[in-house]
Amino acid sequence: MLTIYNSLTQTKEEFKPINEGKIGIYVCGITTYDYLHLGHARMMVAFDVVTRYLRASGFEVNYVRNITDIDDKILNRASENGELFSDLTDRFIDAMHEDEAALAVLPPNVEPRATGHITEIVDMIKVLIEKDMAYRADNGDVYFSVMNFPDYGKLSKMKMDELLDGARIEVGELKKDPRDFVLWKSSADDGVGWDSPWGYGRPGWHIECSAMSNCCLGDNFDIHGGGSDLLFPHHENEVAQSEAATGKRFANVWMHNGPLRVDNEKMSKSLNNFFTVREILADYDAEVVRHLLIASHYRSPINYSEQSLQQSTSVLERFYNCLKGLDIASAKSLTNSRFEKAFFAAMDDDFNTPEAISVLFEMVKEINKNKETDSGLANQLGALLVRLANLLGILQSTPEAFLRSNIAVEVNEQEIDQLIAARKQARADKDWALADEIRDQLAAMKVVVEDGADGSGWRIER
RNA sequence: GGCUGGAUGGCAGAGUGGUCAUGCAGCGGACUGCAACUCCGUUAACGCCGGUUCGAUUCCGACUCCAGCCUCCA
Repeated sequence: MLTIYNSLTQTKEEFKPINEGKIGIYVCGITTYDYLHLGHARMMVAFDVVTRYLRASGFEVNYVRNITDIDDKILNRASENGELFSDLTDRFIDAMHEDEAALAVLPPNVEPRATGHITEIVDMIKVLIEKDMAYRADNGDVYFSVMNFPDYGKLSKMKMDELLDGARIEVGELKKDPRDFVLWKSSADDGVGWDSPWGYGRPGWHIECSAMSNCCLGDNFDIHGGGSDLLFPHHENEVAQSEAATGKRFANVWMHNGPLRVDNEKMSKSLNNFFTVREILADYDAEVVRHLLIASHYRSPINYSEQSLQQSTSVLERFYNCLKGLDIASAKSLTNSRFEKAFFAAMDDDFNTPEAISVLFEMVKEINKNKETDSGLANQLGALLVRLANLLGILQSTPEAFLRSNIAVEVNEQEIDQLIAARKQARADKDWALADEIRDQLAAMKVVVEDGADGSGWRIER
């Protein structure tokens, strides 16, 4: 039985899709004006694991993740660069796709862009105005009228009146109520914008997601996800806009992934303490980064450090060392394995990846024990290990490729082979001094020699 | 100030009303020419104070500390 923690009810609930066997999921993507940082990667990996697992559980998943490609930050950055905003967003969307692919994040089924849905956005605002849930201010801005939506606060648990007291809510003279938020912003005549019944302008951030989720998944859908930092006000506003417009329940389940921290503070653009995905991938294997992101539960914070990357490296080395020498391709598939059951039980419990990974380690131990005595079983378990790990998006490489490469080290296989051969001869001659000298030489090249019954293997030190 | 979540062994990180997390590191063995890999064994934890209970790290309450949101943010 699959259970998911629902932020709306603040409990783990048994998951039941609206339409049997099918799941619609909408996740707030990113605003594309810079490279992906590790916090973005966490969100993408978290929901990649969710969708992979839901599919493995037999559901047909329609995964929608939007792109905010019109926003004041984008416009400001483009103007700083002296380029068209669409050139800027196109460039960073391409970069995002590259980074995602490196991290083995599968593309969503649909990736709607805000600028591609202006019609739907305008239509939704029209409906809200008709229903007296929104109003046009004198300057052409359109605001959502929070006062007219009594359920406001039900997702974030913020109290309507306490929001009023909040010292930091801006009080614009254009707004009727300080809690109101913008749906449509008027643009200067020579600025970026679209024509609308309220004048030339551009959409507010919150309405984009309401319009795009509605367009792709309908009024009511199964799961809405995003970073925990979006819960208020973004997701609260989405609920208000969508439910006010349609009169129906919006998302059934709300999932929020935890933050990525650096020195115990959230990694974010505004704190300027972020590491981009590409700079980390210059030093670490993508699978190592991916492991780091799934080694903690998706709702918990992760504290990023060099040390945590080192730990993830050790973990992957252990996995790949285990797979080394196994014949997985021709292994008969193992059915009804207790390991598989335990793995699925862990994942069924609100996608408990750390526990699922601990099951994989138990398999590693079992495989290593059986390698010599029962290679058939070891191969079968190895195949299962890879299949389960793949559901988490790890162990997608081969032991040779993983263990014999390191982004930070240049590998000259020919030279290594020659030295290994020379050392083999020295060992045959029982010239231990020479053999050790060659091993030191290899070590200087970051090559670790491993002597086995059938010759010496090697791997690259990380 | 309001809302939300957290505090687990040297580190990372699950979980549970009584009996094993798991990984890294450590310790003792096996294997090895010596190592590495691997195997066997092993040490060690539940913020603080009360309460409920035969028994609490796990449930309840107070306290301390930490983080997120309340302003753009995954």
